Amino acid sequence: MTLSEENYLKSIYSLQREHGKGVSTNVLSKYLGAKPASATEMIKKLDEKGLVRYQPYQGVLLNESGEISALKIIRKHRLWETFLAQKLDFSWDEIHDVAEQLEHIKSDKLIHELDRFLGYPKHDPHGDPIPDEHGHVVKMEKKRVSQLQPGDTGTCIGVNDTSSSFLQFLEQQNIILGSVIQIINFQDFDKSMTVRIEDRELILSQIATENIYVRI
Amino acid sequence: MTLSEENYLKSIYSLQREHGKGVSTNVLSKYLGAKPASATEMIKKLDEKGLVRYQPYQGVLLNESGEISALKIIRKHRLWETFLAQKLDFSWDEIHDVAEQLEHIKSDKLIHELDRFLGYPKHDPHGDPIPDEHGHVVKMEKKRVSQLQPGDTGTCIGVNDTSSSFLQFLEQQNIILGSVIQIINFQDFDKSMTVRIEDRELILSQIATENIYVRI
DNA sequence: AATAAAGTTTAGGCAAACCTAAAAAATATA
DNA sequence: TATATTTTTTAGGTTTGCCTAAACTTTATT
Ligand SMILES: [Mn+2]
Ligand SMILES: [Mn+2]
Ligand SMILES: [Mn+2]
Ligand SMILES: [Mn+2]
Repeated sequence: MTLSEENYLKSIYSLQREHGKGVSTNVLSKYLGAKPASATEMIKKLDEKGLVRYQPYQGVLLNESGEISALKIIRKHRLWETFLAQKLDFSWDEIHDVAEQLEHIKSDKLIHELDRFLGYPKHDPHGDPIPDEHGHVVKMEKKRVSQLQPGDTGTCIGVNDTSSSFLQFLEQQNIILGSVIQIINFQDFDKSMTVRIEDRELILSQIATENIYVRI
Repeated sequence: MTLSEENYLKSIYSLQREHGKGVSTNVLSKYLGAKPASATEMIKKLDEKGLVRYQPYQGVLLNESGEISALKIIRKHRLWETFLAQKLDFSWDEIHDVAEQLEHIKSDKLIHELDRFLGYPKHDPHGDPIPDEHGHVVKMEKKRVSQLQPGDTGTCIGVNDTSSSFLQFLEQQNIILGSVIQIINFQDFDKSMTVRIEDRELILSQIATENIYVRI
């Protein structure tokens, strides 16, 4: 499988989870920073290879083997992110871009040994679960901070937006995985929330509260 | 710089060190497993980019900036090999192929942090020196076992042939970096040598003695 | 010196992964 | 329903890195 095919599979996987139904070439190409015509071409190739189901104008869906392939790449991505954060002192927002490259290295032994070296981690530094070698993922019940009520308390277990700017913001505010967040109150006019984190109170915008996941 | 350009630069560097003068397209293409016509094409491109000096029918030579680029890739290759051997329990002969992929990952921070994580190693697992971040390499005076006389003693500091089969042979014979090798005698008819390694005596063929480096 | 052999370059193609522009299909609007 | 808009596909190019076959240059042999 080529680097490009791998990136397409991974993208289709994410977008399928996010939107439910078939992924359109428009959405897919935008996600990958390419043009719709390029997505159509690649989708046809993946369909011929038996990795996706594609019908013109109906979008694309991963099938069994495509999903397994996608999860193997995601496994590698998340293990490398864990390595970069735990062993090489990369910060939350720096790991993703390098992992985008490392996830394409081809060596079963490498990924197996890396997993062992890291102590068989279950989650990456953003709180996302790491699939096992067969592509099995454990689901977590998680809520967005925006879904909590004043008085509720949750533990930060991940983020939705993984952009550098958002992760840097969280870093500045000292919000990390494991941070305990208590809702103090909710402003109706802009849907922002006042929350207590450790012993500090701060105001989080709606966009922020929608992008932080917590376990209750 | 593309993956292919990087591989060509690295190959030209090695072949230039090995043979002295300009590297012919024939030698270069064979080394890379490609056809001479492909080497000619790439060499022209590298020349236009100012990384090599090339004159038709006269072979190719790295210039200043080409050599620095080559050494940076070699630095990454050797740091990754060290990582694989020291941290991930890869054996002597398994590291090279994976490092061939990892050396092309683009991130200054990654290689800097990896260096720190490994404790700023000076040599890779095959005994080859690791260039510093500016592309500076320390030379070692080393001899081939074949250059020693009966009675001489040397410490194994590296190998010339890094093929899997040779490294596996060394592993079987328990010859590793740091092994002390004493020459017992020399057979004139086939240029093989009887040597003592630790408390064992064994016979090494001419090919073997020419591919093991020692410090005296 | 003439010819043969070996090495090197040029010419013309091919596959992968992109692109733009035009055509076609699906969806929304009047 | 007819028309306009949006989405998607198709057609035709481009770039990178590879190839084969033919032409050309250099080196070796007679
Ligand atoms: Mn990531
Ligand atoms: Mn990727
Ligand atoms: Mn190597
Ligand atoms: Mn390489």
